[in-house]
Amino acid sequence: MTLTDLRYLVALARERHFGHAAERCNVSQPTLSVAIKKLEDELAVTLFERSAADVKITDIGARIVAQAEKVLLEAGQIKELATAGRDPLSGPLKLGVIYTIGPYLLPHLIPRVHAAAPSMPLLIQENYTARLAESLKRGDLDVIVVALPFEEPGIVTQAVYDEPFRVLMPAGHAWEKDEAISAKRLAEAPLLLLGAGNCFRDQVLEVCPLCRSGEGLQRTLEGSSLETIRHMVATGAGITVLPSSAADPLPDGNPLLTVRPFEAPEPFRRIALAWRVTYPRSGAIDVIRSAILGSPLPGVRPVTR
Amino acid sequence: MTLTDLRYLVALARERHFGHAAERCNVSQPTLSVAIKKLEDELAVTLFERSAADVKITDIGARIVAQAEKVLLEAGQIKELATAGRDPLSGPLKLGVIYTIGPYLLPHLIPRVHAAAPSMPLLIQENYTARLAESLKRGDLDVIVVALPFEEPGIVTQAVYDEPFRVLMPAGHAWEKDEAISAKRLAEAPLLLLGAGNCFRDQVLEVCPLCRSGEGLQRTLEGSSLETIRHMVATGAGITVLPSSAADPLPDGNPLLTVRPFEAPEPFRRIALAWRVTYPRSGAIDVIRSAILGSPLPGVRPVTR
DNA sequence: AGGAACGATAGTGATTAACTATACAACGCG
DNA sequence: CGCGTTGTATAGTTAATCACTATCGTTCCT
Repeated sequence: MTLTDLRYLVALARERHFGHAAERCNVSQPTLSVAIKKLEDELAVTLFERSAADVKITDIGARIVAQAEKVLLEAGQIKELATAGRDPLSGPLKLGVIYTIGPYLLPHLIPRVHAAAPSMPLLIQENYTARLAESLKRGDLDVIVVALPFEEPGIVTQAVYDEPFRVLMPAGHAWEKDEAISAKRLAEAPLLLLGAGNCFRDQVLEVCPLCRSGEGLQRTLEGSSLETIRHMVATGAGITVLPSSAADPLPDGNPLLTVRPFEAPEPFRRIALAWRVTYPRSGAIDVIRSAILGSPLPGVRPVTR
Repeated sequence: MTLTDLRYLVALARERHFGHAAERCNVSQPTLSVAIKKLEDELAVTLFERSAADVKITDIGARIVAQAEKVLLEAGQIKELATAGRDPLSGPLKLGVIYTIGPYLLPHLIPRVHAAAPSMPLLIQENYTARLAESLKRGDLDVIVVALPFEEPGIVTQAVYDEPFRVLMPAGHAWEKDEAISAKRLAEAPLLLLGAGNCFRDQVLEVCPLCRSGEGLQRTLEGSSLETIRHMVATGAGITVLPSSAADPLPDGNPLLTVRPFEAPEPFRRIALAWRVTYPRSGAIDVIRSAILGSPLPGVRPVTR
C-alpha cells in the first residue's frame, strides 16, 4: 500500500470510471486498474464492483476511501510543514550568550534580529562558556556567543569582533592622571574579579602575570556580575578591568567612575559565534552575526575574516 | 515520499541512530540512510543533524516526524477497516422484497438472519419488482427477493423455492364442496386482483387465460394488498388467488374463509434471490437463502438446483 | 449478430529500492 | 600524533516494482 495507490483509490471513487480516474492521475488505465487490484488483494477486500455499466464502490470500499482521503490529507500536511520550515529565518532560534556579553549586547541585538527576521523569535540563555558549550552540543542551544579560544569537537566558530579591555577606577583615583594604564600595574591595586567559571576572569588574569600567580591584591567576587563589580568600584572598593562594551558607555553618565585604556599592546578579547557543524540554518547565523555587528558596542572592532 | 519512507523517518527519530533504526525496520543501514536523504531532498529541508556522536532531529524535522506518525496511524486504520470489513457477514445488508412476499416471509426471516449473522443488520425495503430491480442495479439494494421470471443485465438470480397458488373463497361458497379447483373456473367468479405493478397479479392472470383477456368477472383493486383482499373475500366480495404462504396459515384461524388448492397441474410461482453479478458478499446471500429455506412457509417446496 | 465501451491481462522497458562492500569523517585512546 | 573504533555516506549490483502499449474478454445495446 503506497500513497500513490491511495491517490488512485480516491480518484476512482470520485470518478467511478477507471479510464477517467487514470486520466486524472496522469497514468494509463491499466496502471490504475492493476494498482486497485493490488490494493484489493493486499487488503483482501473488494473495494469496487466493476461492471460494464459502471463502477460501484462497496460499503467497505467507501469507508476505506474516506480513510485514504484522511491519510492523503495528513501526508499533504508534511509537504506544507516542509515548505513552511524551509526558511531558515522561520522558527525559534535558541541562542546562548556568556554573562559578560549578554547585558551589553542583547538590548541592541534583539530588536535588530526581530527586524531582520520577524518570524524567528529568540530563545535566549545566559550562562558560563562551559555550560553553553554543553547545551550547544546537546542541541538545547543552536548558536552561542562566546569568547575565543573556544574549541570543541563538532563545533565550528566564527570570530565576530575584538573588544579591548579597559581599566575602571573610582573617580579621583591616583591613576586618573594617566592617559593609559600599563597592564603590569594591575597587581599594585586591589583588583576586583569575577568568580571562577567566567572566562573573562581568566582573560583578565592573563593580562597581568603577577595577578595570575596570586601576587597582586586582587579579590574574587563569587556569584557576582560586571555590573555589581562596577558598583563596588564606584564605592572605592578597588579597581577592575572591563571589556569596552561594558566600560565605555557610561563615563559620561557616572561621575563616580573613571575609565582608562591600557597601554599598547592593548589587551582584548575576541568574541565569536559557535554552532554545531551540522546545524542547518546557516542563514539564521548570518542574521545573528549581522545584528551583532550592527549593534553600537563601543570600542569594538569587527573581525573580517 | 512513500509510507515506507515515513516509517524509516519515525524509526530514526525514535532511535536517533541510523543503524539501530534500520535494524528495527528490517533493512540495511544504507537503505535507511538513502531513504532519509531522499526525503530530505524531496522536502528540501534538513530533518536530522548527523554527527559522529549522535543524530539530532531538527525543529522542523520533529514537526514533520509528528505529522508522519499521524499519517502512519491513519494508514494503519485502513488495514484495520479492511480486516473488519473482510467478513461478508459484517455490515448492513440492503434487502428488497416484493409486496406479496414481505409480510409472510420477513417475520420469519429477520430473527433467523440475526441469529446466523448478528453483525449484519438488514435494511429492508418492500416494493414492486420493477422498483426493486432498479434499486438493485443502482446499488441502493444488495439483494432482492422476487418472483421469476426475472432477467436483468448484470443481475444473477438463484431460485429458492416454489410456492403453489390457492383459491381463497368465503366460507360457504359454492366451490367449498370441491377438493381442488380447476384454473379455468376462475373466470366464472368475481376474482379480486392486485393492482398493476404487482407481479403476482400477472401471474394469476397467467393461470387463467380467460381472465387475462378480460372476459371474466375480475376486479382490480389498485393500491391494495393481499391482506386487504383477503378481508374483502371474507365479506363475500368475491374470491381470489393467493400464494400458499399467504393462504395456508390461516384457515384454522379464520372461520369466514375457505382455502382450496388448484387441480393439477397446480399453478405456482418460483421465488428467487437476485443480486448484481459483481456483488462481493456472496456469504451474506447464502445466509439469506438459508434463512428463507429455514422459515416455515406453508406449501412451499425448496428448489435444489 | 455486430459493434462499442470498458475493464482485465500480457509482455516489455525503465525506474526504484534493496542489498553488500567500502569509503570517509570524527572522535578517543594510548 | 597516529591508529582503531564508531557511525554515516557512497558505489555498484541485483531484484522488485511500476507504468507503459497492445490486446483480450465481457457486457450490453442496436
